[in-house]
Amino acid sequence: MIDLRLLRENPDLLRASQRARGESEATVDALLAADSDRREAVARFEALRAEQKQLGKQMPKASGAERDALLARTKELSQQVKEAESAASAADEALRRAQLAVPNLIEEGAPPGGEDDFVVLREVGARPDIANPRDHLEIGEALGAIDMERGAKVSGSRFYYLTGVGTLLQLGLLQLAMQQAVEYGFTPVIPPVLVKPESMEGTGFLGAHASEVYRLEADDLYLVGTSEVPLAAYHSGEILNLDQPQRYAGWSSCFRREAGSHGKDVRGILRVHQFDKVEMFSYVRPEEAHDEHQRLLAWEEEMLAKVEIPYRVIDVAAGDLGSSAARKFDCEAWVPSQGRYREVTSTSNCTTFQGRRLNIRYRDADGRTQTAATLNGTLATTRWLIPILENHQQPDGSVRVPKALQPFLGGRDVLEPAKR
RNA sequence: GGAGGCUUCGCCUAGUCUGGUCUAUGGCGCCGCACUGCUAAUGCGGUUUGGGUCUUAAAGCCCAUCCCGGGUUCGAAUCCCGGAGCCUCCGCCA
Repeated sequence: MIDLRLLRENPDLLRASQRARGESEATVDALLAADSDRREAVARFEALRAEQKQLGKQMPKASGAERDALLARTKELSQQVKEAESAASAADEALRRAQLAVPNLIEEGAPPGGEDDFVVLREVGARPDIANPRDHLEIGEALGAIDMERGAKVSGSRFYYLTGVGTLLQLGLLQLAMQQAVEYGFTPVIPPVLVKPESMEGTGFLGAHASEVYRLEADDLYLVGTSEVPLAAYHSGEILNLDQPQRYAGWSSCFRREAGSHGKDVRGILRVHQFDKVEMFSYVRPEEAHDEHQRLLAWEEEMLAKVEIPYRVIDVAAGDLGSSAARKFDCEAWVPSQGRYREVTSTSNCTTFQGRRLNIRYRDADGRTQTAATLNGTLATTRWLIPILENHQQPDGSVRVPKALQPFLGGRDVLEPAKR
């Protein structure tokens, strides 16, 4: 949700942001109109209500003809107040809808344009020189690590089993991520993955992404697509102490319907309905958000370095940001079998957009309540197994284990294909 | 699944039966001031949150807010209906 004060004072800033996103400026003007409509309606209701209360106070003291006259007037007022009140709450609701229609103001510096207009900030690590690289599924099946066939048998397409070293690799990877997060002062969290509609709504996932989300109709609950949802809703409606950033690292399974991506990335575990993830989430003062975003990105890169995979960092273009983000950086790992980079992390600065929706505040130096800024970033996911397996494959069919993961695989530095 | 109880401005709490003087009581905590030559005691004042209006800004004034949503009434913390959360007991399943 956009700050209405900012909107009134500087609507052109928002119009420019909409242009950079390739979206309509008309929603900004609709919001301006809804805002002034609401204030008008509220003022009318409050004036009537004040009179009603004033007269109500005289009632117990009045008697006889005076009382009858009062009664006549207040009865009339009562009706008007009711009407004005429902007009005001209708205007309120209209304002809320208009506000939900406007995406976050982009951060200065975010590249304008659409999906393909990202800017590559840097490439890190040497791409391995592998002749005829096998893809992660071929490798994973040989190692007895990934079983797509049985996943499909039991649950359908885009489901899989991790088995043997696949299971150990994932648990190790996530544990490594959790260890790093704790080391930097994050509070480790295992959140609920089923959430109420308002939690889903508050994080902005029921807008354009609604068809991506699993819903349990019988219980009116949603399966989260990322622990960002329960981590953001965690402090909803609260006033936090943000003298220091509050940082949480959530470990959870994530569920995505992948509606509309039929036929895309169908092989292996690149695009699946269920996976696991460690996600960083920060609550900070707005003036801290930009720096915190850089820190989250640095922590993501530190993890990528630990698993020794080459990657690049991209500055995602405005039109590809999603409604909550003001700026977004993705890390894309090199995938030898595809000969290209694929997204493995994503960190967004949501500024106060999410905080306003979820009513998350803090006290500033003057003791006034202000809306908190929120940020999130990926520290590890199931998808990371792809670049790990592919970049570390050896000509003999074995896979080298990055040093940082070796303790989680019984100290092994190489994974050998399973004997059959 | 069944029965009952509870939910008040950070925490605890009065008020709900018997609707208006609730502009919500008191304690704790916190903040400020005063006093005392000493991290104490005492006194005084302040201390929910959101919105509107005015203003350079602040103050002021006004409205809402007693778990949430409806209803009754001239008027609801208080009465009625629906819902949520917590607790206790019973049943059932682990």
